[in-house]
Amino acid sequence: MAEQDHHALRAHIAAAVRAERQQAGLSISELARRVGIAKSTVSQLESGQANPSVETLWSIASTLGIPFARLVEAPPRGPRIIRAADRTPVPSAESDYLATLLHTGRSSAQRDLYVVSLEPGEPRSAAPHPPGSVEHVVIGSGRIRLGPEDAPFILEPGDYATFAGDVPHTYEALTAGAWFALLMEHPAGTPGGPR
Amino acid sequence: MAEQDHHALRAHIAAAVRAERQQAGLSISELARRVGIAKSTVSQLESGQANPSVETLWSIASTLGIPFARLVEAPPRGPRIIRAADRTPVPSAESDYLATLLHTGRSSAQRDLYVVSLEPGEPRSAAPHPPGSVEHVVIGSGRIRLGPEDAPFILEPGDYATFAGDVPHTYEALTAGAWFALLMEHPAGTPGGPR
DNA sequence: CCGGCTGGTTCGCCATGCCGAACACATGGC
DNA sequence: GCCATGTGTTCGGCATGGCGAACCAGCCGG
Repeated sequence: MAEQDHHALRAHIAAAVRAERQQAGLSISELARRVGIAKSTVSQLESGQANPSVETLWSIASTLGIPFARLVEAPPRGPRIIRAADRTPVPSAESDYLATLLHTGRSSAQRDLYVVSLEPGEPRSAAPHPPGSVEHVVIGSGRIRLGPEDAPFILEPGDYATFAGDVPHTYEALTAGAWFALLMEHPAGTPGGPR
Repeated sequence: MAEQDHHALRAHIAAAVRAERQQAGLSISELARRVGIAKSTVSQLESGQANPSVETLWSIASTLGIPFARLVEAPPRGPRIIRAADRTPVPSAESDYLATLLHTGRSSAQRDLYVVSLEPGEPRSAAPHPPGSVEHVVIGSGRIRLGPEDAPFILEPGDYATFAGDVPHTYEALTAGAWFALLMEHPAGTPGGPR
């Protein structure tokens, strides 16, 4: 493998560790303490001067609670295509069983699946996610107004919505005890989270 | 990190490199030649005695033309349950807003997101999906018994479960008006659907 | 002022990852 | 038979990853 590829890999690892560490709100010293390694190791790794062993990097990923690949693999370059699927109910052989296809797709994007609980109060404005981020939402309980800040929609249990996560968007519970399942897709290597 | 975790990681890497190398029809000597490393390095790595550097392993993955993660991380395949009461919320700046990460991943797999509604009756047995299929379920309403046919679990609203979809599995509503959100992952190019 | 804690960087030391060489074995051609 | 080429394993040597220590800076309390 070419030396410049190794150079790029080291730089990516350095940037990814730093980003994930800061996303988790940890200092170099605290991360090192939690992982059980020397803080000088973390420091040198984040400087891009290191070719760490797999075990060291695995330990860091585990402590940060993220997939190992997120620290290592470079973000995909070039245009990314997600096919929009028609919302066609899948016929089933029995009437007590009905499946509705909401979304289908295939990409190398990072995917995070959450349950988000919220109570009535001020609308929650979320900062835009990295470019290319998309959110898919299925309401579990309660009435919830959510979506792009300039045009949110009101959803009820069982409703599905998808919208771009890279523009300002909002979540607001209109009833108590509201929650929804959130599938968040964002480019690999970038931080996630509903925020 | 515990030593046994390192031990398991080394064993996994060793087995994965060997399997992928053989799948590609290469000898240790030929793989080493193509990667540009010593064949003794490959040999020792496949013996499970090595803690390779990231660059070495990255070079091997690149030469084999596979995602790096495949050499390092095994996809979780065993059934997993997170009940609504056991979720660990991600701290947010405001107390009316909690998000729980249930699953995260990245692959080139096809992904289908459904809402599945069902009523009490005979348990619905689903045929195994293509090898590598995984199902993620979040219960929206009702009590539902689902999962691998030999060991299904009973879930309630807000509960999350994941299990392999390439073995016989079942869905059964225990109360009326039950539904759940289903995220189904299966290898690209293969048919999907809850069936 | 001091001491204790935090933060991060740099340095020298030691164990180990990766190297090439040696070795044993197998196969095919002459 | 010999020779050339291939296979995989083991070994000793060297460069480097990870270590702890030293250093510097900042903050807080006595």
